[in-house]
Amino acid sequence: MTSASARAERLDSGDGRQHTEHGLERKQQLLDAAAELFAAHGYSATRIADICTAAGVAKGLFYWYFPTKGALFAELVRTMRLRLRRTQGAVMDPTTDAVTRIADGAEASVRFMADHAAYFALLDVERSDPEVAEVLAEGAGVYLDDVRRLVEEGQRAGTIADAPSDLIAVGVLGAVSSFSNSYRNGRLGSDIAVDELAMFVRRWVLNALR
Amino acid sequence: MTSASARAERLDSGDGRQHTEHGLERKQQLLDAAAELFAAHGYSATRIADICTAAGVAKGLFYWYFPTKGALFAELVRTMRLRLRRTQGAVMDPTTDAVTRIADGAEASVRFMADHAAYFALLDVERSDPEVAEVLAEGAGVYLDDVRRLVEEGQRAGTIADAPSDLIAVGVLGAVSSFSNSYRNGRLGSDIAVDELAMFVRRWVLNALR
DNA sequence: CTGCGTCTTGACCCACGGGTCAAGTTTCGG
DNA sequence: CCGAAACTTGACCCGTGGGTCAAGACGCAG
Repeated sequence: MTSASARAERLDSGDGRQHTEHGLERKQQLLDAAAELFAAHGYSATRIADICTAAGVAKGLFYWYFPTKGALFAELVRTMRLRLRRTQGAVMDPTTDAVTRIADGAEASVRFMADHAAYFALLDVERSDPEVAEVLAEGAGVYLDDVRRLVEEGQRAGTIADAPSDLIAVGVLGAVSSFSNSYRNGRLGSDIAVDELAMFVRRWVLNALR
Repeated sequence: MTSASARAERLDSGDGRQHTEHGLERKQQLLDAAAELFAAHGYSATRIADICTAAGVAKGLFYWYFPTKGALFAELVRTMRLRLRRTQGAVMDPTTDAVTRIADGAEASVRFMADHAAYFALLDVERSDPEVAEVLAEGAGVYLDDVRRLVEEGQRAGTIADAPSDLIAVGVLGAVSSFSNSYRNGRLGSDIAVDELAMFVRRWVLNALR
């Protein structure tokens, strides 16, 4: 253990560094500022100096909290991924059948992505940085596994068509992201409501599964 | 008109500049080299100097043929788009019904994307450059319009479910790109054959339309 | 008060790579 | 052979922006 007499206020954030409560707040300020700037101008167009200016701190301080720009991005992505999964978990009633759970999850995801449009715009905008590419691929894999498991459960119960489960899973995830992306980019005309879209995707997914 | 006595061999490539036949070949060498490098290492990781080295010419020559790096990319994208559309056009028999045409187009697109995987890998890898972002968005719009028109035709004929045509179009395009992307990224396991995938997507699309 | 670790600053460094340029060379028509 | 325009070269320029650093401020425990 690191110094048995560690100060009470000192918090270990997982990586090596020790941050005080104030330090964690500062870190969050940087994350918030970065999220906003990334959303507005994209990842690579946002300079570290910009993030610091927006957060009202000197540039050098950035490196007190993050080793690289990509690390901050990764933290942002992982946090949002956690939130999305929690949201999905909240609506997916484990006592119902797999088909319903998939549809519920898809619908909730569409709503979530519409709510956090600015953030999700980031995800299909930057993979040049290998650090960034990795965390993104990691996310794709997680969701694919989730859905595939559910599909297989449905197939055992006979409620989902018999076809390679990974193909079906890709189809479901692809639908959610395609519709969400198009909605976000305004390719669907601004007149459509989120509710309408979410319901449409639900029906689309249900139709695909049977 | 630009010099009525223009040389016979002088070819106008659309932009202001006049290229000789040899010039066009050289330009193509650069395009080919760039395509290969982009596919291997990504857009931004490929330096102009790399492209020139690969093509066996000095760096300065690049700017004789292209105003910027993004312009070369745009030309690459537009060329490939043209090829894809031609491929689609070849399989979509105008005498058949809209549903069949959509399914044929989707199937052909999946095959085409699998054939040119290295190239298509580029498309979801780089939008930081605004020049790049524009040409990509332009492409998305074109395909969406194409499919939407077909969907509306099918709806008039009563062979496609009655729902907003742009939503259905997004779903179809999303399916094609999702499955193609997953296949390319190896998320579908390397054992699946292109034929298998193409047929699956065809059925998926047909199921979605009815 | 002292010492230590956290926190903060802003000037500085410098590799990188896109883009420029002046000086050629080649080609071809007149 | 002359001139013009296409073509080719490689050294050079320089903005950009990620990352470093030495110095100092702050806060707290002992």
